[in-house]
Amino acid sequence: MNSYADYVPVFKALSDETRLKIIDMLSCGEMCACDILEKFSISQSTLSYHMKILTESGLVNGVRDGAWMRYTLKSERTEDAINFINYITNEKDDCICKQASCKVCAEEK
Amino acid sequence: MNSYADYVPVFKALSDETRLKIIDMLSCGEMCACDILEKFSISQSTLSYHMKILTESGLVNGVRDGAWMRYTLKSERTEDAINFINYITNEKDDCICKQASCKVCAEEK
DNA sequence: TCATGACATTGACAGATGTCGATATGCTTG
DNA sequence: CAAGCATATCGACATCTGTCAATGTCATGA
Repeated sequence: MNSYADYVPVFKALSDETRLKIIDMLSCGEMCACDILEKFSISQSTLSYHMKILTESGLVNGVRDGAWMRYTLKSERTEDAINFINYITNEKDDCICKQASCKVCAEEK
Repeated sequence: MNSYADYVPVFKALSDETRLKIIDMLSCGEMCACDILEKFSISQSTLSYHMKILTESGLVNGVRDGAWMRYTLKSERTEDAINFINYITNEKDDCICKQASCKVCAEEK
């Protein structure tokens, strides 16, 4: 996880109200798809779609348990996202705008 | 800022590699649109589109200074986004899954 | 005031996204 | 093995997104 593009899928996953609610639900612990589905007025196929987005982003982990899928949050990844926001929004020595190719900084100096 | 939907535009704004780079650039301080444009190989109208997404999300502040637009990061909003991620990804007493309507929790209890 | 530079808006378009019903897959249990 | 439940995938569709060239608006300076 070191390029901007690596985080785009994470923020895309966070860019939907339904998925934000699913993440919130998982904060209390493991849940299976059918339990999550009960809380929403969406179709089963739509939920499956959202769970795919969430697991592919790395924010959520899904493991099969017999006929069920058990989902949990991956806290390493959520913390990673937070660290990334912190990183890009705070001044740093190796900032993109301080590179040799940056005319802007050269002028400022 | 207290509903899930309030944060959707913030994460949408973060869901694009170009915009992530623009935010990173602004971390060192104020920049005007023409300076930002120099760093990318996109058209001026596309940059204008991205700056609109960023300012409407509240992550970036844009003020007109004569013919220029001067952009800065709004750290309250970026911190707000971080707090929100932290909030939804960590267990809490008033969790959505602990509400009376939640069958899942009732069963667990 | 008129030409120019900085930025915004518009219209067009290809591709991505979110949704559903229908169908497929896979597990469990009788 | 057959039926049934849990989940995934598919096809269709409307809407949203990111991009550009062209054009509009607004401020500056000769």
